[in-house]
Amino acid sequence: MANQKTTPIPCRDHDHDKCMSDAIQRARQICQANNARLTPIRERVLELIWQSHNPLGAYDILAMLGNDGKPAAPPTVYRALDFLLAQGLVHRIASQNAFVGCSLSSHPHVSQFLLCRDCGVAIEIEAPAITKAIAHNADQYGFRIDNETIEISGLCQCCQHD
Amino acid sequence: MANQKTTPIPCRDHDHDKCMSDAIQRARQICQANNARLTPIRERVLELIWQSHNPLGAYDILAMLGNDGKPAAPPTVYRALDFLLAQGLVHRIASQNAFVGCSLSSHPHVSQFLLCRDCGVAIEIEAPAITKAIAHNADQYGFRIDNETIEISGLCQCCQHD
DNA sequence: CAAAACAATGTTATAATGTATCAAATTTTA
DNA sequence: TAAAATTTGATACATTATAACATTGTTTTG
Repeated sequence: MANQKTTPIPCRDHDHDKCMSDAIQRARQICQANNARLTPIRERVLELIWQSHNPLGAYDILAMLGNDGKPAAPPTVYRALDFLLAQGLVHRIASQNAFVGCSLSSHPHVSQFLLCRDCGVAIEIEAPAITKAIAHNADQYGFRIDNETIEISGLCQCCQHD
Repeated sequence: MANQKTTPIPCRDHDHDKCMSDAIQRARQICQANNARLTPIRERVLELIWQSHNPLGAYDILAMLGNDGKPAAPPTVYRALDFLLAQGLVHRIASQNAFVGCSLSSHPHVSQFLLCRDCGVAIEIEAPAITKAIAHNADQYGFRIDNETIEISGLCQCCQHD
């Protein structure tokens, strides 16, 4: 077991242009299905968020929007983010006050991330074992779960130069 | 299995005066052991945090400190909080920008909470199964864990008036 | 199509949370 | 006790987020 191969980090060494355009494509489908309007501003914010796999602060997005043409005000960004969060297209990383594109928007899931403190990458994981362990524990307390914030910070494989 | 009894929520219907004084007592011991100085301000902030099991915002603490005597400035509170966090005496609840007393300060553990969205209670849990599932998953990605933020929000047993 | 209703955006101001910096006071160490 | 280190005070400011209301755009309905 010592030499077991690890799962490659999915958001490293990949065709990010495709990754990003797929995400936008998925977003369009989801919004259409939900009868929600992915307006130009909202789509632009989503694009900006998807420029990398690193969570982006609202004011970073704001500044980037400003570069486009005329400067925007905070509510513009926060409203777009609220929309994208409601549609499950982005996640909020509470420990960083930042936002990152959802890699699993096509199906229901809870928010679970590995966050590298060095390169900043946010790896969205889907770990039924974690979800199950949490559900079991909540059950013991008679606690009814609405929402989960699972943010594991540390060093991703690429950033462990011991 | 349908009628299984749930674990009572430990921070409900308990002698909170004792709960709180125990926490302060524990804090004194830990600080002494760590050769860290639990100064009057720091102890006062810890007391204020322990007035309930609900996470408290830094500015709430600030206002309470102000009621004591002369008003304090934000850095006073944030410095005390930094100290208490470093000593493992309080936890930060990232999803609420708030702070709560640590119920498990006597031994090493990660931060795992059930957070009631109705009454606001923060139930600190210790679930090896969750920790293990997370460790296993991180391993798969070759990710080295530093820190975990596990915040489960929902309704505690007392607040489920279906 | 026109008007009404609704949804989205613009704009201004402000609230809430958190930090940088340097000076003064206190405690510890030598 | 003097020097060094730590803690606290105080001021200013940075960052993150929202309230409120006007305007524009889109959809619905008569």
